[in-house]
Amino acid sequence: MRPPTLLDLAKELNLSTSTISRALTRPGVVRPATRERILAAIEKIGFSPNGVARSLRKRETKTIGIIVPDITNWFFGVIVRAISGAVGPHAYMMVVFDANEDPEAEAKALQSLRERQVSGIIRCPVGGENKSWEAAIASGTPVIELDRCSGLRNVDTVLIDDDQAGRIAAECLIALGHRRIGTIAGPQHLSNARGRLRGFLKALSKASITLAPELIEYGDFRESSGYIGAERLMSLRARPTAIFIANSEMTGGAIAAIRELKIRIPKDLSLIGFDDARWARYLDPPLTTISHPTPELGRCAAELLLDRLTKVKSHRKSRVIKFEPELIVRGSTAPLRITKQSRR
Amino acid sequence: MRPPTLLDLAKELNLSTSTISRALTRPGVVRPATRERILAAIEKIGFSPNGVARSLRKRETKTIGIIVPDITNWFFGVIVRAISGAVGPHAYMMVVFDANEDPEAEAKALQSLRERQVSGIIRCPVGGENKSWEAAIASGTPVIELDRCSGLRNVDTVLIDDDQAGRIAAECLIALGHRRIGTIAGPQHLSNARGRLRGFLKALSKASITLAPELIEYGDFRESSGYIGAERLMSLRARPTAIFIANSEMTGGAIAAIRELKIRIPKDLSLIGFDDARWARYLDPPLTTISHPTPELGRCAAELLLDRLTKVKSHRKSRVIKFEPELIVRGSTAPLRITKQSRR
DNA sequence: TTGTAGGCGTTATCAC
DNA sequence: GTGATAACGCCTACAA
Repeated sequence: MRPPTLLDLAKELNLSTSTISRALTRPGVVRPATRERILAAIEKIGFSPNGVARSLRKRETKTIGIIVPDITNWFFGVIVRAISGAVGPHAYMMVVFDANEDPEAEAKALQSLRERQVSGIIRCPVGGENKSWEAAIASGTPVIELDRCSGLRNVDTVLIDDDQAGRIAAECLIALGHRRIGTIAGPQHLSNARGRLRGFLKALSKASITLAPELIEYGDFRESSGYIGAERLMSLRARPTAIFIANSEMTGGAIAAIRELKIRIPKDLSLIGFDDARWARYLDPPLTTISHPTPELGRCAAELLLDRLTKVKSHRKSRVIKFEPELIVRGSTAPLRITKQSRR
Repeated sequence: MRPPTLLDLAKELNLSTSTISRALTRPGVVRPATRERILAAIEKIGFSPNGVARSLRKRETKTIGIIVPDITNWFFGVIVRAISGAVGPHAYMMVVFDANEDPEAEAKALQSLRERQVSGIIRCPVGGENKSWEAAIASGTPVIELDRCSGLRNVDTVLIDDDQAGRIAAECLIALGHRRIGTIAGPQHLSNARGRLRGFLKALSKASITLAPELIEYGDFRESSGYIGAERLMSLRARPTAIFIANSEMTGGAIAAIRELKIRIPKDLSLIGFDDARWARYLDPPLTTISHPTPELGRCAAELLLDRLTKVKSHRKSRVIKFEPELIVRGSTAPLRITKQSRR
């Protein structure tokens, strides 16, 4: 029942535990013959070293913690998979927390991760206190922030150039002749949501377009808020002729609402979404969207972390890596049609 | 740098480590006054117990392992989230492996999980050897299988009634008048793929419809195989007028292919998908699909595991829980139109 | 090349 | 109610 330990093996073989331990960790140091004998016995009785004991002794768990806001969101699924693929070969395992966009849940996750002595943490901040994070970093746990930045110091950060993303979206719609443009922005306590909105507004104002405040809806990055946002935008007296939506979940919700309202895309409304989720291409018309190399983001975060884990802990300056977004033009955007409504 | 330990606290307070430990784990047993003092000190120096040491001593890691075939698949995202939500309140954490539908990767994941002494494992089998799983179970690690079953003994299993699912899909299409019906089945080494196909074929044959072999395409549950499968089905001399597809990823691929071929749904082709992924409702027409209570599946698996973890290890008989699928009729299915092609 | 001894930080079992 | 002591299973000086 209780799995065999080094001591069991040692008795079996009339050797000391140290020799067996060495045979496993530094093969060169033990005589080939004994090594063979040990390996055979291990095979026979099915021994595998107790990782918990090893972690305690070496003060190193070979575990990295990941906190994402919503694992059912395609974006974070891809991120987790990419991180997993990047750290696996280095024998790290991954403990995952789904914070459900809730700062309290994220705080609890951090606490668990610290108690479990994880080697490092990759987080996509959902907001909330920075204090316990500062403590974690001060105590030597490297932290990488991904997709969003909390303002914490001494963390490496992997971001999308969100200002750029917002700008590209706006410029595309402007070029198509749209002037009354709406947006469903993300929650403004998150840096990525702020960036996307900021870039978007900046580009509009550069084109001398001023946005009526009611053309900005603030969602929470969840599907339902996209649905509500779209409903409200489309029930405006002066409806927008184009909308930019700041993430994929809200885009989905908006599409559902727009379908129910029998508004035709792109004839009545042009739409630019965010994140090139797989289903963007299944839509009819397929979705024009702001895309970014999602798996690269995850891989990059993993590599930054591995780097901090491997290298001697010199006080490296913290790095910020930004990935450039790209507009993928598909069928949901079209030149402005002049109608009674849109001319006003 | 090195986090404070019980011993540090003990010196600080002129107490023994035992007392402090007790104050944390069985508050009732220590004098309120000393307890206060301890709590204050803990607060002050920011102590948190070392979970690794605790795990070693208690031989219990409070960690559960989860192996899924593809975390970017909506279905498994929802499963992971549901499990996380169910075990979190019991202070378990979750280590996640993405096996990428690869039996070797799954085997490695199992090995890591065992070395890390996880308390239990929830797996969605991807095929491959059962032997190391038997060893794991024999050594006392409870295992739950989810969505697929490998034939392993002494595991609890949570499934969808796949035969039923296939049957419902077929019956729906038959009732709509379709006779030349195709399917994109999953890989037949997986029990769920087999069940879905079996139920489907059975219902057809019950209606005296025999399926030409070329109307069955075998995919691998990934998007691209759905794309290819649909392409092949639709390039058949005698095209099917309806298709049933055995999971959501392949359904997406198929839809992309069908769009490119300019085949109209449901006018030219009726489609029934599987898994009611969020995007099924975004499509135009929205997707008719076989749905099931996905989060319930995850929660159920978690509860079965918690049950085995909590209860004394009596030799409980292993349980199989099947959830009933449900047909959600939306716009991608329609009565058969009599055309030259479909009459032949 | 191998064995001995000590410790990683916690909890359980005894005494007191 | 509190303290001393001995594990939990492994790794690593150091000694042989």
